[in-house]
Amino acid sequence: MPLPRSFYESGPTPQIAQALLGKLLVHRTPAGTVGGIIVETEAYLGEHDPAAHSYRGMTARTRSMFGPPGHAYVYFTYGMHYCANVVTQEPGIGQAVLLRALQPTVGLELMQERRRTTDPRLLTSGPARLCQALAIDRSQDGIDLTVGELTIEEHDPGPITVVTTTRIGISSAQELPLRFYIEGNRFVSRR
DNA sequence: GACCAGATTGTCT
DNA sequence: GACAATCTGGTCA
Repeated sequence: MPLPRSFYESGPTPQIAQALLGKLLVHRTPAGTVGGIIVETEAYLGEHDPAAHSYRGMTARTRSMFGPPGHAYVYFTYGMHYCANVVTQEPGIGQAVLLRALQPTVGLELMQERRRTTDPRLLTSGPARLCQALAIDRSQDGIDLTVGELTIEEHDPGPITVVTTTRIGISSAQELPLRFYIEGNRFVSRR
């Protein structure tokens, strides 16, 4: 069962980023179904957050970040990589959670083909890696994650401990504690 | 293991 | 024209 839309506006975005840990991201494509357990996330806080793409208001690129909660915001960066976010809060707020790493569980073989490696640690341990493994690109930008081909499913990971750290790869607001990961999980992109 | 350069293009100033 | 919410493959140790 996909998480309901209400999940994505059930509290402050950093809290939702933590609550997404242990849930299951699944992409059903004609070639097969692939997915994994979310083990690492980051929160981006719109107009309150200089590191957020939405900080300076809506543009053509960031349109979906201001859209309804529970939808995807997928962007292209560094000339070759895609990264996937989940929109939170009501429309117009511009907040989202970046999905940074998965523990691959569904469709291992297809992910290995797409990633050109069999090393499970290199399959989905990074925001651009997981997009390549799951075949996520700009054609998934703005789509609803509560129904359809790409969804986040309810899942019980058992007891987990969440570690909070600073975010990776940004040049402003570097000190904010908005990155979250599952303690001890080997598929986290870096400690 | 750590560190570093190169890849490659959409987006905004 | 500068830069980017990154990854890879190289070097050196």
